[in-house]
Amino acid sequence: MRVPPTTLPAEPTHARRFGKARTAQASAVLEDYAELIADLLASEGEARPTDIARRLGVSHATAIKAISRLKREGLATARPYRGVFLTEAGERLAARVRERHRLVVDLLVALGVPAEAAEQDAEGIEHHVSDATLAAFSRFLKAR
Amino acid sequence: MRVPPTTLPAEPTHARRFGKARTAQASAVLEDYAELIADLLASEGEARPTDIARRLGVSHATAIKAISRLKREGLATARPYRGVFLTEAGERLAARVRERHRLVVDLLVALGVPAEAAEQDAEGIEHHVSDATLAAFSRFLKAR
DNA sequence: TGATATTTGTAGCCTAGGCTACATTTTTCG
DNA sequence: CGAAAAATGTAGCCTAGGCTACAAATATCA
Repeated sequence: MRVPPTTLPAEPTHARRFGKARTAQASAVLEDYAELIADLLASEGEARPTDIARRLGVSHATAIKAISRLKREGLATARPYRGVFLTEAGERLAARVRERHRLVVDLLVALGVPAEAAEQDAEGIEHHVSDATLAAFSRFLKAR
Repeated sequence: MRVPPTTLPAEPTHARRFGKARTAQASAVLEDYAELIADLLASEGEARPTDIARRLGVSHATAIKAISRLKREGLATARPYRGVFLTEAGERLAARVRERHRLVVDLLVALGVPAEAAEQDAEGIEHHVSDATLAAFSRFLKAR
């Protein structure tokens, strides 16, 4: 059964949506790293690759490669054997990620999701929440 | 400032959550493909790699490689130049993904997210929603 | 039919994000 | 101090998911 191509829209219907989702996810890991580094700097006074790796459950080699990407993106700096630091851009990113994470968790909990599952799901969900959706979450939480 | 390692928990605090999110995302793309193939089979009677690629906004080579992964995972079959078909497992996956997608979109809309943004965000969010969270979404939608 | 279009498939390259294994540097402590 | 332990960095390998370029098969139509 061969259908003439005209029955399929020339404009890629899903493309815009899917494309967005893909590239968004590319930076998801860096967002996690930035957030964790900020946490460690606040709570421990320093963020060492080994601690970062342990907290994320990856090998230290993996963490170091990710840190290299952070540096390349201008989000972090590091002095060998002296830990990792965030640039201003990195701090801003971390703050935004933390705030967004909190909001997503709060929303899930408000909807009746058990705290444990809420934390876990938020980790994956938060990277795909647009500003519009975030605003809606915020309004909903305030309104109730 | 070197802090004794004992101040950091031996158990990787974030590891469980992050690890889950990562491997979950590995199958996200295959879920998208399965859903789209089911759509095409229903609406067009066949699912050809070229149409799949156009709808997803990727090159046909990329689509073909993803289809190979689907076959390897036992989710799809394909006869050269005769399109792609879903196995029973593939059909089940597609049905689950479609249902989940609808639920996520409905929830976002119910929370006041504009339809356009809801569709877009759902594409990324849906792959990270656990059964517990899905159930909560469902309850919330019914209750209002 | 036969030339042209389209579709499909293959090959090779890239980056991200994982890993292990090994080498090096720094810190700790007897 | 100097040896052992810990942390760091490097090299090399893997898969997923993208891409372009080229080759081959199939459809279309003059």
